[in-house]
Amino acid sequence: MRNRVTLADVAKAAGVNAATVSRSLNPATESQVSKETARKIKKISKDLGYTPNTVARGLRTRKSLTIGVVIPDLTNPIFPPIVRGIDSYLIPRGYSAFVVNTDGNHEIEQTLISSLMERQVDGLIVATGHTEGDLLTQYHQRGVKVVMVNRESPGIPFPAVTSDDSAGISAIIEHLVALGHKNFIHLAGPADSSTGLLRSRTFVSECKRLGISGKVIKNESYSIDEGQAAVDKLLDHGTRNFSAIVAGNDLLALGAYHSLRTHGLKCPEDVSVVGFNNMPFTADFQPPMTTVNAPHFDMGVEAARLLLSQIEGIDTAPVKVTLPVSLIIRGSTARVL
Amino acid sequence: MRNRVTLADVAKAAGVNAATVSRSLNPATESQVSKETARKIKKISKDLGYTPNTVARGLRTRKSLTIGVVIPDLTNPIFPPIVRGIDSYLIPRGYSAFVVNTDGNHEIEQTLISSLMERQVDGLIVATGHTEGDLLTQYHQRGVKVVMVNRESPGIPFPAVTSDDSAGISAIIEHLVALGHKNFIHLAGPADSSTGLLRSRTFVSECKRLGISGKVIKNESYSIDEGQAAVDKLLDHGTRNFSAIVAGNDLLALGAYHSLRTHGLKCPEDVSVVGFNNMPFTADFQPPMTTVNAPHFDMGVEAARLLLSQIEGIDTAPVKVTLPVSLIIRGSTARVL
DNA sequence: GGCGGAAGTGCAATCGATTGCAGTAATCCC
DNA sequence: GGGATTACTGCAATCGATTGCACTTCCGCC
Repeated sequence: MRNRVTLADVAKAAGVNAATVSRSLNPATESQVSKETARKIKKISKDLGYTPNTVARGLRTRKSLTIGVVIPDLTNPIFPPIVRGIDSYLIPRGYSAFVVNTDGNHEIEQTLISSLMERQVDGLIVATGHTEGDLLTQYHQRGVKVVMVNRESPGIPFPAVTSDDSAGISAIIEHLVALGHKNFIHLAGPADSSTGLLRSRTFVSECKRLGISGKVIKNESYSIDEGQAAVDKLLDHGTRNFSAIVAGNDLLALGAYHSLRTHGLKCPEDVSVVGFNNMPFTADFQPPMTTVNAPHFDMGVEAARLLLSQIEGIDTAPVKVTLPVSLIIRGSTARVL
Repeated sequence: MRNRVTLADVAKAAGVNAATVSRSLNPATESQVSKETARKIKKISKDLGYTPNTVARGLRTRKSLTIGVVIPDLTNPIFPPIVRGIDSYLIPRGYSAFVVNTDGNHEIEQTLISSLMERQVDGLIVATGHTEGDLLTQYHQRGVKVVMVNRESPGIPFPAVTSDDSAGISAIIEHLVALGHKNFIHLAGPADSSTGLLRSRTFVSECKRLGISGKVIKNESYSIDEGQAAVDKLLDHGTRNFSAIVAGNDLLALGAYHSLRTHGLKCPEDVSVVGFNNMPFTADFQPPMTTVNAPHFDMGVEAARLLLSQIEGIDTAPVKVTLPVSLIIRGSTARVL
């Protein structure tokens, strides 16, 4: 009942073979058909309201013009801009994306990736952490194209698009040191994510380089609750020998806000807090959050661009693209008293 | 090269016909095959790592197990929860979703819907406004299943899932009146969206019923900038005869925050502000925003449920489902001085 | 012992488009 | 005017799975 008009219908109406219709409607093969016939077929197909069946085409051409996007959780505000960036590159080129959420669960991730493969996606953009020996590597060995975004996969030959996290952390510390801070806490993101690892490593090396005190607190996930719990624990134990908190991302920083508030500490007067990502609404928090802007939309665009160039076989080297970040100074950092 | 193992491969390995393999692997037809054969085929197909080709299956069965989700903009924080709600119902049932963003542009919407139809989606969940005479109605007449979510489509026979906006507005006004407020401004959402319309109508009728003064200001879109501009205009003209702003949604309310701040007015001391939706982070704004919680995740679930029951022909009546809301009182509303 | 029915399996068509190969007709060139 | 191109177009196979129909076997039963 749906989509009743097929190539064969157009062919019959035009008194030609379906092959001719197919060739007329495809710009790449249109030259094989006489101008006159092509013109007539196009008119008839428009009159009949013909629309190609992408599924049937995909079966024959072995290209679905579909890609899979694997993210941890769409409700984390950094992902919508990434997804929209991906879309903005893909859609004008005829591709569509399936977006799936893993909630950080490895098993769910494997299941969803399998289901994407069954749907014959032409490639995958993956924003979740990556551990060894999983399906992704297997699929990649079988020729599936994969690009990582926002996360990196050490030692694995996927292209990856990340923000310049090192530069971001350096800029934060420089800013804080300029304000007179000397004792730092770092709320590190999960150690199995490349961002968490890289940011905390840079934090440590920068502290060492500048000869200042920096303590790292590990967190299981990038969430408000984790950030709050971590700072709660610190303060509940009476630890107060720090004047600045460098959070692994904005959500952890927001958790720090909450904890400071419930402990009667003021930000930035008592403690400065810095986030990472400049996710939406950080400027509307109390206080407005000083953070590092990561170009999420552009990262999505770039990831899509890399994936398509892989798919089209133009570029098969595992390129690493790093996009620049910038420090956004707002109200959560102040000169130390 | 990809997905090399097909039904035929399994059939050959098992020494049977592909049809038998197909029947063995499909629970619905498994009974047509002898227990012994089915067991053997399942083992072999597992050993070979057979995975069905969903595209080929969809071509034959005319069911893609795919649906389209049409939203205005994924970066509006109310949509990710809706999408996740949809997913949570769909995925366990073998469906996947294509999510597309229209940015409120009618032409883009038409193009994207066509492209979804070419991809043979089994149905559509639509969260954008709906004007008459468009593709959606045509497709629906041709048998495409459509469900609206968060928006309603007056006079059009689609099922729809919305939150109880009337009750929400009533609760807001009741709350404000109890605090002594008598002069209201309503920042109405776009008139071509059902939510904008319904909320502003309820606002007007409630004001009339209670005999209080309520002025409606129209906005083109649900955005921070619109809200800010609207209140700017008011204040720049010296209009101050109001003590409370009832915003059409949280973004408009946030815009009001900005405007009040730049005009040196304090919220809630000088003006109370109420949002709508209880989107993420509203509790972290300055001041924490009083708003109405709409169950977006559940709306997504419900929409998906309705769509599948339509697709499976269980329920074809254009049901309207309204989910309850609740007033969340925070710091942006206070007793009038 | 033959007939009816059930159980199990295979054959082949089908979904809708693409494409290699072949065939026909028109054109060119000497 | 005839052989060789060239330009179109059609035929039929193909992608991978599903399914109506037909066929074979094997029982059961009178």
